[in-house]
Amino acid sequence: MQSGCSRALQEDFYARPADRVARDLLGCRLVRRWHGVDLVCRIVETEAYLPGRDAASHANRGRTVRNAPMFGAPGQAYVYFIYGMYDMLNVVCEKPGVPAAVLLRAAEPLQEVPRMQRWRRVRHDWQVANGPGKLCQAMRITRVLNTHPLRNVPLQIVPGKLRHGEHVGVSGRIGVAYAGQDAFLPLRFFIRDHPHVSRVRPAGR
DNA sequence: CTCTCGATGCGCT
DNA sequence: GCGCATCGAGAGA
Repeated sequence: MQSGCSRALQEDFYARPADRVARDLLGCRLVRRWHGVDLVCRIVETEAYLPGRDAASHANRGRTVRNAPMFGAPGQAYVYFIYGMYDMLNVVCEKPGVPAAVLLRAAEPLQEVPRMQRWRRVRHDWQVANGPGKLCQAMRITRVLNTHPLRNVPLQIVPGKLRHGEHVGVSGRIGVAYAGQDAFLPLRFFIRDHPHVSRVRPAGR
């Protein structure tokens, strides 16, 4: 049983360079089935983490227990825990053995918005998922979903497009100053002027 | 508006 | 033991 009317994205979508996937995920929908209800958000901000010498990538020093999903099948979730209290949702890209991923940084809530507002204890819908930690809180995404294939319930990504008049912005990645020059690579993608994009400023502005 | 700081668990050196 | 792909509260301007 699929959520909504369209079918979830399949492996071939993800088995590509992460910066392409990151760009193409803008406008797609994240569908989280939780106790029989579908929480739905539209992706408005992403970041790509590349294989090879990307100093910001968790995989850049080789394979470990934590980053192992990045080396696995494309289209699976890589969910990790950070700062003692937040989960981050990534989608694995490239073919197996090539560690790459896209971090989902922000989304616009579409369905079950009041419920997610309550969970997040916020007043406005733009506060529900305008950051990677907030997105996971709003959609009840934790490490339990690490390695989950995103074509299946209870967490799927369904194709979507930019609306008329929406344009893609590109910038350096956020919160990775430790990566030196790599923080400035144009690997953050977002819908320009969209109210649900995170408010943190990117490296170099 | 801007800036600083504490929370809090765990992966990695 | 250090520092992290964060967030929100609080202080000051």
